[in-house]
Amino acid sequence: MMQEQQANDYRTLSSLKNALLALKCFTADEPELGITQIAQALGLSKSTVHRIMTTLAEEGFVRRDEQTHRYRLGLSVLSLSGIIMSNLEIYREGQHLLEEFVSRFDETVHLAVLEDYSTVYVSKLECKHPVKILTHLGKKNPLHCTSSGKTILAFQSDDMIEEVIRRGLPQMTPNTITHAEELKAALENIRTTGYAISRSELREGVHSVAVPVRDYTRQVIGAVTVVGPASRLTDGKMKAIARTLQSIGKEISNRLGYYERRQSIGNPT
Amino acid sequence: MMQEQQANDYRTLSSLKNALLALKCFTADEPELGITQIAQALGLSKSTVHRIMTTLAEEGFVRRDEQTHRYRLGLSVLSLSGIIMSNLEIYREGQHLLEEFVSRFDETVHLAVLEDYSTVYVSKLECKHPVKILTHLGKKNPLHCTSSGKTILAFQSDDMIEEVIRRGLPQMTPNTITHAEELKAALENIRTTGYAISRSELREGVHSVAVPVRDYTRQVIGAVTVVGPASRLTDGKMKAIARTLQSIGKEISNRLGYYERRQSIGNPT
DNA sequence: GGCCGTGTTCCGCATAGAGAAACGCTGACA
DNA sequence: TGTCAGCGTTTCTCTATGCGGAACACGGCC
Repeated sequence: MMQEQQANDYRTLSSLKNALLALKCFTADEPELGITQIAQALGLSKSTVHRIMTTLAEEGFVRRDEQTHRYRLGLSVLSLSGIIMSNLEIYREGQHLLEEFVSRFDETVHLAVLEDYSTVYVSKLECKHPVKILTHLGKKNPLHCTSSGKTILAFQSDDMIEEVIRRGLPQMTPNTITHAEELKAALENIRTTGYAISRSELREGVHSVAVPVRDYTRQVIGAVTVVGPASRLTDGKMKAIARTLQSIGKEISNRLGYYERRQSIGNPT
Repeated sequence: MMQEQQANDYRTLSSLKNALLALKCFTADEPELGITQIAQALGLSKSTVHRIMTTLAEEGFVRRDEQTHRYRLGLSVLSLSGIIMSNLEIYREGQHLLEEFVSRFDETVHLAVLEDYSTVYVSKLECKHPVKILTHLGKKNPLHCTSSGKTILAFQSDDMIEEVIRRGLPQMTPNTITHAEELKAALENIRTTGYAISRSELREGVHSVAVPVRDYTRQVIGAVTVVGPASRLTDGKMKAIARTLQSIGKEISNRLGYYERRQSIGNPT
């Protein structure tokens, strides 16, 4: 016996945790879920999940479809994310610059930030091309196989880089960097050129370019990244885009309080 | 005695409910909250709120500031709203049309939907003017004093309209419609012209225009609305905008499966 | 240096929430 | 049209869970 639950922290609420995990069951591909489905996913009883969903529905975090009696996310979460966005500095400062970029290049551009050991898109502006890449706001991606991830990682501490390597570099496509040394070389290269590129490293046929964004502490906290089909994002095009992105990245960084040092690279104080 | 709590429904989780209410304490104006602040707002003990926040933080729904030990919303909610948006039909279908509008008129445009007895912004595209109106994604507004609210309400059932009146028409500015008859006349006018206008009815100096959006059931489920300072949104300008909005509204409605009837207004079946 | 005011931890008791199982619906199938 | 399997919902019972009060630790301010 004992508690079968995982290490029953006295400081957390298991019922709340279950509810949050239930919310996380919803994905872009599966936006509508039934009780049983969620119960199985979480290993909980149907009645428990039912109570969770009823409560979530009461507060507008999910919506019960009157026909199918299945659930989808509700508008309360929209409201919360609106609050985040209007207070996330990098978002506020970046938005217009990204809009300008899209109207000039007509390629989809994102703003990504570091969260734990992933990148998270905090802003996305779509191009008008019919060929779309499936990403969305809040989408998490690994650090080692995306241009935004590599850009951010390149400027983190050695400890952080080692930790990422220790956690493993899963192979997503034949192009994914899976060896530590190869990754380190790539990061070194990013530090010198100031931008990162991914050619089908996360998904076959999807290329991307990214540049770092720094805040007033001079730390790299995010990246501006353009993602698109390999057919459009050729090496030449990506280089051209990289130049523009670099000036956008610098502008956003400046607005976040970053000021460029005169010379003296790698000289603290 | 008895339970002091409100009617202790056997089917809801009070701890979860408290957590959801805690999340809702965060607003655009107050994006960073302390334990005590939340505890007071909800009438709960500090220990309870602390446990709630710890759990929320573990799942990334809030973030604990290491310096101040206060909390702000986390990126997990962004992720959820990204999922909603990529699956909310009205959002998907409307986005590009709104972008086009902004690039032509350079005024901020929103997509609003009906939720309970409020409108909720599910999309917002900002203009580049320095004078901004403070709204954000997920922002709720009353039905009787916004152009989007009145547009939507105009096409709801009489029961719904009566219920809105019964719930009261709070005066927000000197211009707010506060009398039932006046509101009904305004709604009638909206039904004939096909668009609604608000001149400082919600906030002094803020004007707006809106048109309805219908889905395949022919019900009005939302509105496209332009919001801006009175100085720019003159009567003449609003009329011009209304015309464009109407074609956008129709286009979105069509994409949601609405097809226009030949003649026969108000003739069901 | 004592004083608020935080956020955090501890603890014991009552109740809120977990699961098993019964219920009622709806849609598939023959 | 009858049967059945699957769903979401409800009920019930028991105990682990999560509640509040109080103690603790920090930190900024007169």
